[in-house]
Amino acid sequence: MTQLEPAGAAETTAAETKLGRKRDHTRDPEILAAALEVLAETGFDGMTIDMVATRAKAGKATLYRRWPSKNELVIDAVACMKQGDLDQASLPDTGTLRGDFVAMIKPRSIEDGEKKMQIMAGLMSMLSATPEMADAANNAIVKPRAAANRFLMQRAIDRGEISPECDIDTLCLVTPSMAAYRTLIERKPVDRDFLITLIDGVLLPALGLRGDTAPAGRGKVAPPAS
Amino acid sequence: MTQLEPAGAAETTAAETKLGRKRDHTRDPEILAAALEVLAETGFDGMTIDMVATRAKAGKATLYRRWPSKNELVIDAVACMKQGDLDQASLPDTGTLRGDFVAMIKPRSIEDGEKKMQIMAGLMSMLSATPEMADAANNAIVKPRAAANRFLMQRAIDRGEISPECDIDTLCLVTPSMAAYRTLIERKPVDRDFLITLIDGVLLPALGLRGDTAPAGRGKVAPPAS
DNA sequence: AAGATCCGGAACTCCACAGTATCGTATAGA
DNA sequence: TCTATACGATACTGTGGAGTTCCGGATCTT
Repeated sequence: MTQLEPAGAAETTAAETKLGRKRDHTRDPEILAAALEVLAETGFDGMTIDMVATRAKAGKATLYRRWPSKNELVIDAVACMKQGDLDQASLPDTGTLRGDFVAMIKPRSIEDGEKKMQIMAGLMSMLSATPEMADAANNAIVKPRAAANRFLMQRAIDRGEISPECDIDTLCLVTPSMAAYRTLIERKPVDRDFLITLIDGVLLPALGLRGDTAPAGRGKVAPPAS
Repeated sequence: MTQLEPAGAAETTAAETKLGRKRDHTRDPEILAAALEVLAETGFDGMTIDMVATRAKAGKATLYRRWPSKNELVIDAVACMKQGDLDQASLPDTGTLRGDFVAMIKPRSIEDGEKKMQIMAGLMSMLSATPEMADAANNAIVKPRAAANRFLMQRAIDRGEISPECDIDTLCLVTPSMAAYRTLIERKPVDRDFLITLIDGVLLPALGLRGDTAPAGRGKVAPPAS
């Protein structure tokens, strides 16, 4: 991508020899965060470099000293996006799969997801034209959540709660996909009720847990719905 | 939306009295079709009125005589989008739910779906800013397919194949949502294998049909995976 | 201290596109 | 035939944003 000066008689690396004030790299994260905010609010095409610079209290020239173009700035911003608390270590472990899924529903997590979806919507228009952007978005937004779901389900397989025949690679994408549709196209909130509906109406039944013909008790959430 | 001349002393409707060459309304569908093509290829922001006019072999002024702005042209194009063959009358009826789902996988249908997804991607950037566009896209692209799925599942309930407790209102959105994710973000093809995986790995298990612990035979598609 | 480079800020160039106006031509009604 | 309008084509205007350049001031190295 960036081949560095193959020139002949440079003393060291020519990058070592630089004089003057050093670039303040502590500002990079602030600028990238500002870019993500504007991106979520206006979308990629509505977003201007001036907006980002103003929001970050920086000069437009400063941004262009660090990123060669708007495209690269946005790709970097998405790629450097910090995950929520989706590390395996911080995932819940309640003993049952349903308990784990429900424990993942936290206001913090919902809010985080909504913002990520706004960012995804803003990026959507350029995903077709810029595959590297599609990869960055997928890696930063969807994959971590899918991996968390897969981890919980694999653990349920390991302890014998669900069958190892289950297609968890497909099922771990159900929640992210349907939450995206609900946010981006239906424009309805991805709230606790919706997520519980997904867990009890799709995920657990597909894994062979409850949901099947519901013997008697109040095991179901939704009423017969006229 | 369009209030017509409340003027006082018009002979008839004043729209009747018009002289000269009449507008050729047979061209409207061609222009809207051209708009959809360009939209799918370049996205809303990359699309220019000139592109649409050129593609439709029409003058730019002609487009502006019929639609007041680019926004309204696109909204109209999406709203007037013709459905594929998703009428209840033309849906398959094989006697089993799996048979019906599989019978809906046709090259024609897949191709149609891919194009609609491209259109959806192109619209995504303006969905937040223009709710009426979000509704138009939802009604034209996703809802018909969800309705077809719901119809097939309701029929399976009626004939006793699956339990009436199943949350078919949620489940009918699984395929459209996950196909959208696969096309738009993962950029993988929504082919027959993928759709079969959804049917056998998510939908049917969630409805209480097969998929559960697979007694013995080679009922599963994927091997145990290392 | 001196020179080099960074900073935020603002003015600037350049270009693409939405929307308008004008042209010669084609087609409708009177 | 005459007039009014729609047509495709092309030229034009206005605006907005990407990317560049310049400035005075700050910060680093030597």
